[in-house]
Amino acid sequence: MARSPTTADAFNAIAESSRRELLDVIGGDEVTVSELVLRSGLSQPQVSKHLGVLRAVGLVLVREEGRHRWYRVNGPALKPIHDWVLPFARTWNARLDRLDDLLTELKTTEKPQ
Amino acid sequence: MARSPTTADAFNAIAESSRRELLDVIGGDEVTVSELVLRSGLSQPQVSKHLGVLRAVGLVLVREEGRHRWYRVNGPALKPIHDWVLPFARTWNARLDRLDDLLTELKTTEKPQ
DNA sequence: TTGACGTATGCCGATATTGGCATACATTAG
DNA sequence: CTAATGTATGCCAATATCGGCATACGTCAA
Repeated sequence: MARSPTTADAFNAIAESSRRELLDVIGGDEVTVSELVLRSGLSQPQVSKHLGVLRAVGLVLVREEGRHRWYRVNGPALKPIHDWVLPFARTWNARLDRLDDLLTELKTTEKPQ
Repeated sequence: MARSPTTADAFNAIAESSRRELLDVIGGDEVTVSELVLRSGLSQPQVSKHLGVLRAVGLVLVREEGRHRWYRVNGPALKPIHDWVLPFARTWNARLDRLDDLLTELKTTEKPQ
């Protein structure tokens, strides 16, 4: 047997720092591959391959426009990771213990738009 | 070049689901290896090897007692992961946008022990 | 049509992993 | 002392990765 494929899930996909970096660079924007090559310093094939992995696990979404590909981060795909870490986060950040209460409270307090 | 070693950092270490499971099983307790073997269903050598990886990245701490090894989770070692995901979490959970304000507010409100 | 541009793929070598089984090591029981 | 218990390691085979370089493909410009 071997290690799980990087395309197995979000956990494996983000194990590679280059891919986390790409997600960081994309951020909340919609970016083109060549733009990512410039901003990341990685080679073009490298960027395309990493994007392929991120695409495979749904961490990025693409919009095709002519010969360009506009990539953007698909946040919710990271939810499993956030959900998995949260319980442990409570152990080092006591204030997170109150998070649930706070969110509930906030939900009640805030005005719907 | 090859994939980063699993012992490179917490991100790589938790990419393997068996290791996440072990961390979940340990939870907030202090558990013995044989205890983990029973609760996880993994073979003893497998558990020991995975624990070795988790130890290498500081995700677990051990206390030696005779021929027993008591393992416990070292929460803070997961902080880099939590920190990395948080910004993205805000994109799918709008309420997290207010988290900082809330924490600050709570900090002011709560009484020191 | 021909060529330039933007992306994705293919092939390669080097490397590290995972589970299984056997086994070594240290500690405690008889 | 000898055996049993609790853990860690070693070796193996199968697999998948990552970067580099070349190259294929589709689209738009002259």
